[in-house]
Amino acid sequence: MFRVRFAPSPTGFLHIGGLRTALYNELFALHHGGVFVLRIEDTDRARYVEGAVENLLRTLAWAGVQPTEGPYLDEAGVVRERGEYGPYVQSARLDLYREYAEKLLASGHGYRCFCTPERLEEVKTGQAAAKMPVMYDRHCRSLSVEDGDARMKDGASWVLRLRIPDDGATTFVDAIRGEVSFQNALIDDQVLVKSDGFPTYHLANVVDDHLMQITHVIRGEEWLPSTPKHLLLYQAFGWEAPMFAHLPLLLNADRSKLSKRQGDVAVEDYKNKGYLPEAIVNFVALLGWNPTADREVYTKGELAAEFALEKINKSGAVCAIDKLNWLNREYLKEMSADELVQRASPFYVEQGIDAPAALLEKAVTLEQRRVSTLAEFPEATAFLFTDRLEYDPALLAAKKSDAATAKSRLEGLLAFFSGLSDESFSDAKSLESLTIAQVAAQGWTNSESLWPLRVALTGRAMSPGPFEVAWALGKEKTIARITTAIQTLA
RNA sequence: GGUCCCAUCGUCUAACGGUUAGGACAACUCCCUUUCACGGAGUAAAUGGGGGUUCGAUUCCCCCUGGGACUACCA
Repeated sequence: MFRVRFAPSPTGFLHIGGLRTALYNELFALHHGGVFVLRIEDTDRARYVEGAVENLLRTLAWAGVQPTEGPYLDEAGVVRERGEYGPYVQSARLDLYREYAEKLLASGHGYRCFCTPERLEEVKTGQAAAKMPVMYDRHCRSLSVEDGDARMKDGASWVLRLRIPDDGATTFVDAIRGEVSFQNALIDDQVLVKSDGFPTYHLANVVDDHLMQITHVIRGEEWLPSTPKHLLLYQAFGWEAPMFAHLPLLLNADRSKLSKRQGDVAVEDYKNKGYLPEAIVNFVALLGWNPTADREVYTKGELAAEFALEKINKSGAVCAIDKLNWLNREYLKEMSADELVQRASPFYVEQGIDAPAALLEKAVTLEQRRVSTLAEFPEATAFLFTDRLEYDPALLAAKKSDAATAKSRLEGLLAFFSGLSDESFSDAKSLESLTIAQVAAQGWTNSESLWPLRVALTGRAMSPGPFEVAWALGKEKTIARITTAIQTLA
């Protein structure tokens, strides 16, 4: 049974790269019928952010990424846990890390270091100046446990470091990159327990992955350089190490690691901008991997069916919004009007538009193929929800026409529409053919009549067509707007 | 500086060592058309450089160059 995990630290929001990592873990578990564990890595008290765990869980749930084990939000929004390997929040596992740290100290794989930050700083600057590798000089390595005990009794502050072998190399096979090797002499004696008694990522991570029986560690490439330290830790404990798969990084347009500075990185930002979770999942899934040669739109089930670590790219992928916009449109196009209303409603409410569902349904139908995101709906359809349109008289006349013609055509159309039944407005297509026939019969041109009509109904230079809008407005409002437009031209 | 990773159109990517190097987004052109879109049809656009191996390298090996990550008592 394969077991994988996503182990974010709750620092405030879910990063788009984090979402992809979570998704790949989920896809892997889904593909192999394995277990997908969520674990919260909150061993750094300094970075603790109130509510971050709830926010993380909420965002994951919104994106449709569902861990099978670990913390989750119940219906009341309270954090609960499921699974046999808990607790799944590292701050609740401190005793465990202490226990394993002691084992390391006892076995000699770990040693106490009493070096002060000032001394460490000095060593570092000295090495940098001499163009030497910058790393801990292993000053406290030779200190006996007894000496250490004595200094502890004096109240000296200390950390636990990992004793890295002096020679040899640590080599492993990465599922994505193949064989990777590091000279032990160049690996730093990693701090495992901080002076505040909290474990660092490295210790907690290895202990938890082992205890939770993780078989595959699928994580970002930024962890590749610390993997030998983790491997050495597994060895020190006498444990079997999991398989590692280091995912290519998500990049800014300038190919640096994706950062907040250069655009949106929080999944929540995308949500607020009106992107659909299906589109985002589809989008990030294809950043670094493609199941086939000529297809772009996939459901999660289809992604899971095709998922294979070996097919993941090695190089970083620029996270470019253009394709997301397109994907989002693709999903929007396929959506029913009903569903669209449901999804877009929050964005209307946010803009202070509180309209009956029937009208909202017409509104989203008008713009379904014109907007890229849900957030664009309210602005794009605002003309439907106002009682009084402001007209720019100059806009009412079509390009090669003039105000007098516009006025006369509008008057003609007003008379024509007044003679139509209410039902005539219930179908845009037939209203169109009726009107076009009338325009032709009168010897008018389409542009000199339909442009003013459309502007009269929307007040805009760019908008959906006049008949769709008339359909959405209904006969009464259509007539009212044309009347107002004519007055504007008078 | 050191260690490690990476390298196909602008971007995301496809290509058992044998393809006119394919697709998608974006761009551009044309068609449709009452505006904007949608839709349709096209155009342009890539294997970083140099050595090998091979009958044949995008593909395998080496070097260079370039980019990136890491180099915390953060994860």
